[in-house]
Amino acid sequence: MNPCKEPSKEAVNMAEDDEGLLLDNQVCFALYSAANAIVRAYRPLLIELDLTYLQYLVMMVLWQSNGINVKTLGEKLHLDSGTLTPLLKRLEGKKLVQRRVSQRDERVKELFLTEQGMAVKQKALSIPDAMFCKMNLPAEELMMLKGLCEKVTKTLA
Amino acid sequence: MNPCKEPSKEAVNMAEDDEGLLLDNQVCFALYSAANAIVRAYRPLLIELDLTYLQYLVMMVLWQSNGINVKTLGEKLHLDSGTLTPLLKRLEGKKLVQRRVSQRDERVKELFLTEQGMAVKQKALSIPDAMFCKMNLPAEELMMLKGLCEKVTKTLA
DNA sequence: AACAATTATATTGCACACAATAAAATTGCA
DNA sequence: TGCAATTTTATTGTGTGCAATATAATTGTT
Repeated sequence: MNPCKEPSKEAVNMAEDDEGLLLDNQVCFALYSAANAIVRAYRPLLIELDLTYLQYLVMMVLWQSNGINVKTLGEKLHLDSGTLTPLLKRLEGKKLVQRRVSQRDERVKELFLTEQGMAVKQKALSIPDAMFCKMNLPAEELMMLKGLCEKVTKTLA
Repeated sequence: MNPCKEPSKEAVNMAEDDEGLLLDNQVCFALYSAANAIVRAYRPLLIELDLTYLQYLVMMVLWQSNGINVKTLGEKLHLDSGTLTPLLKRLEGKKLVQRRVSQRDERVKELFLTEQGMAVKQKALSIPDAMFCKMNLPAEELMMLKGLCEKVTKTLA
């Protein structure tokens, strides 16, 4: 990471006396709070699929790349096995996913969609639109938001 | 909420066939992932204060508005008592906060900083700068990110 | 005044997020 | 070849986030 320059007085997280400790000046809190709001907003949309938001994300990854292993899944989602293993167990319990020991390395678990898991994709096709409606932001702003969030994630990785 | 118009083909969350189900097209995932990254990034900074990120947020609110009740705290943080009550109990256990029954309404708990809770603020003064350094984004982008996140939270509320 | 409706907080149960640790498997090195 | 080092996933423990529910207190209505 680049050496960190003296923050300018106009920076939103600056510490001028204790202004940096005001909740309303916290970009991090805004982001954190928005993320919670998003997970909440997905909930009613995902009831029909019987998936939580994170399960939905996992399914999306598998629809795109069936057969990947837990490590790769974790890398794509920036999550570790403490989170993924129980979740995958639950998806397996729902008969949407199968975890198989890899033939070339017995430590590795490969994740495969079941027929049922593949079929759920049809029901999921309407979710992105529905969520787009809920957010009610212009596409340009959404793309900007996406880009900035990706920067944050990459920088803090 | 406004009636939702037909999403344009350029929308990032559009469902053109199954493009809407690609992880990389998900602004919501970008936001969710960035929020996780932020909480992770705060962790080492908050060790010295012996606070988690959410506890730090609560303390910030109380440093700003000592004596508020649980409902108001929840409104400011967009969190409910399921989350706050155990957390406040832990802060009380750490002798940073006291929960007192309100005189005018016995259902209401008012939250007061202890001397120790007030003193922690000094140690916290360096956190915003440190986090700003970590994020390594120009202030303009941070402010834009903050504004967009606030829009999301407000819209989805 | 009596009681229904609402409110504030707490509790219960479940899913997630992650640090620390464990166990087994694989890789790297002498 | 043997063993140390590393890797992959799972487990353990703790804290968070929220829906559903509970309990007590307060407000609203008749």
